[in-house]
Amino acid sequence: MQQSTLKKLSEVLGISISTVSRALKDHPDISENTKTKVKELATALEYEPNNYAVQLRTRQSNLLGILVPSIDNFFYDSFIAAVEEDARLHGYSVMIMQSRDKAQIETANLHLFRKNMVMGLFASISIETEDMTPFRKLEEQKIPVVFIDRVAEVEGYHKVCLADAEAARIAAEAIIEKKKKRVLGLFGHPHLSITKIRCASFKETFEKHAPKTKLTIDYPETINESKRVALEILKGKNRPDAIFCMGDQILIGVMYAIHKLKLKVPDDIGVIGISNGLFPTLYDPKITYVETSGFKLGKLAFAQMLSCLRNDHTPEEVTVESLLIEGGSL
Amino acid sequence: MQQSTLKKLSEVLGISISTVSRALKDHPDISENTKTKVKELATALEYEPNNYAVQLRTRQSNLLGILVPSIDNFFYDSFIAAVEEDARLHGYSVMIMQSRDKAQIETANLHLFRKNMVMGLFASISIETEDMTPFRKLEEQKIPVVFIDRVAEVEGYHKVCLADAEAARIAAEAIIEKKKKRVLGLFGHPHLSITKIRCASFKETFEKHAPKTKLTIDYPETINESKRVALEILKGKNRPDAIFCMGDQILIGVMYAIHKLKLKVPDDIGVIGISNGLFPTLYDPKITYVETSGFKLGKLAFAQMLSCLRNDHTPEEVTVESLLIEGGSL
DNA sequence: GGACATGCAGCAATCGGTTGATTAATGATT
DNA sequence: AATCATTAATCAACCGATTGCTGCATGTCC
Repeated sequence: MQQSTLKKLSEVLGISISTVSRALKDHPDISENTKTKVKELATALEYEPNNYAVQLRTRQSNLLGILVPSIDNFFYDSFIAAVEEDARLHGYSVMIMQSRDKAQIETANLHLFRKNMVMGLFASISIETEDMTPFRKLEEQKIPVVFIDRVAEVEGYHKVCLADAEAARIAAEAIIEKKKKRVLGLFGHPHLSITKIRCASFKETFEKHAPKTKLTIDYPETINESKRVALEILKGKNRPDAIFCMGDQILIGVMYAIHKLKLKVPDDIGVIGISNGLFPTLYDPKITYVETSGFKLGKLAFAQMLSCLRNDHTPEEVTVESLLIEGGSL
Repeated sequence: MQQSTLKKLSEVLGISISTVSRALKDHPDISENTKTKVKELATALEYEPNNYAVQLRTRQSNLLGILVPSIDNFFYDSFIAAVEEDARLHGYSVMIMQSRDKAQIETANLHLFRKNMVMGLFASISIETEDMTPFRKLEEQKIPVVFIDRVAEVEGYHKVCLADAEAARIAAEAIIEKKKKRVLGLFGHPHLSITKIRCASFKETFEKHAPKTKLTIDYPETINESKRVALEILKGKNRPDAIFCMGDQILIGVMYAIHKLKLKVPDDIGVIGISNGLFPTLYDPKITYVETSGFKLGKLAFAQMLSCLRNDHTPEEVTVESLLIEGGSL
């Protein structure tokens, strides 16, 4: 681990450490002559500034944190991919942590982020999160937090969300357009604001444009629950003629049930979901879905973060627009 | 960002910085009396040692690097989850980077790892990787590298692999037991050692136990290629009666083709794969697969890393055993 | 009472950079 | 020749924690 340091460079060239430091930074005080000499030696010796020393002195870590419930999830994956890409382009490194939907792990991770002095944090809160003080601690230290996707239901934070209401509305409208009469809407954890918003918008759209539709709502939280709920309801009488799935997990469970019961999509039953894009394309016919791009979300969130880092931006809520991708399942 | 520091503590208590530092570390030179006073104040003021200062002084970053081709992949996800869990328990932080299967990004990331002074690295090499010097640079700096899954075909490295040959053999044996006559084997990128090993073992098993089997081999690299290849071959005459899919991507493509052609699994065609576990369970009947657990791999790799970090362990190759999970598709 | 061991705490250098203040050298001005 | 501006490089303090060495009290023993 024989790193070359400013000291080593300065000794070789017989000049002072500070001159070397400034030469490498193109400081106007240093002559062109010296600059080129220093730079040449620096590349020759593969000089790399010691991150920890720089951070200690400047208090600039160039580190951004990402906190998500879990990374084994295509939505967050594409989000992370987008952020990481932009971060690298802007000279930031990224530290990723998972809360696993436990408030306790979330708090521990926030602590680690602080300890590592991230300059900003992207966070999607866990299902359990009720107390926002651990997040506030970051803000107290002037570390901007940009909430994404699953955001806190509190004012005064930077938030970048999917157009949740819009996405649910688009899905509802698509169902209405197909003149479906008995609709099953499956949503995620009822505690999350994202669920509440989508569910409310979904119901509202039906009330407004097709009040006679028979709407059944349920909240399965896992693939298995979704499977069970779907099987139960699809086996019952007055089977729905369309199912809306709020997320991939639910969709997977529903499709399993549909195959199990040997129902034909879309003739026996129409299916529509909200998804990042992979899973709906695995089925035949492909599932019609409202796209919620983690990638776009990441790009937008990063832009938001940059403006936070530059000036003390006022809290703002931004949304990623939704798009209906027709797949033939409705 | 008003962190409390040793200096602040020392000023409050009216003792020197070094005494505070030693008190917090239970150094024998310090009296119990002082120790308790210091510790109380430390917790009261939420003192946290500054990571960067500690690292600068001690050259211990307690950071581990993980380099994988991509994180949007259930196998690597579960691997990362396992490593992260163990790392946290042992007081390490984890820095994750993706090579996106580009040698250039891989090298850039390795550079970042060095810059951040990771104490050890887990790496799954990219498809493009031919030159191992960027990895060697880490080893030169005494940073242990544990290769996982997609390992270098070179001696002298720590490697933790799936039992690739074994997994392919188990799959082949399962196919043979079902007395299938015309088998299509689909493998991944032919450049990777993992592909070569699995393919060789697969063929070998047939030659040994069922030499009369008609074996067709292909190497689709993406979902779409897999879809195309499967459609083409399944539409041809002398349709295979069993398909082996080396990975999830291939399986997804194959299943799409099978549904498209309205073939019945397992009556018209048997399917078996190698997988981490999620995708095979999405279909009905569930796909029979040889389990290759990213989670177990992670646990094993971390253990290996720990022993590397402790003593200068001799290079060693470890494998995760494989397990056949019957799903009804063969 | 003097020599010595022991307990407890402080001094100061160090890790590798950064940066404001300062010095030295050169040339221009009067 | 003395003064001043300009350029180019050095000095030295600093970020926060660690650690070898030193120094001061006490207490003990002969």
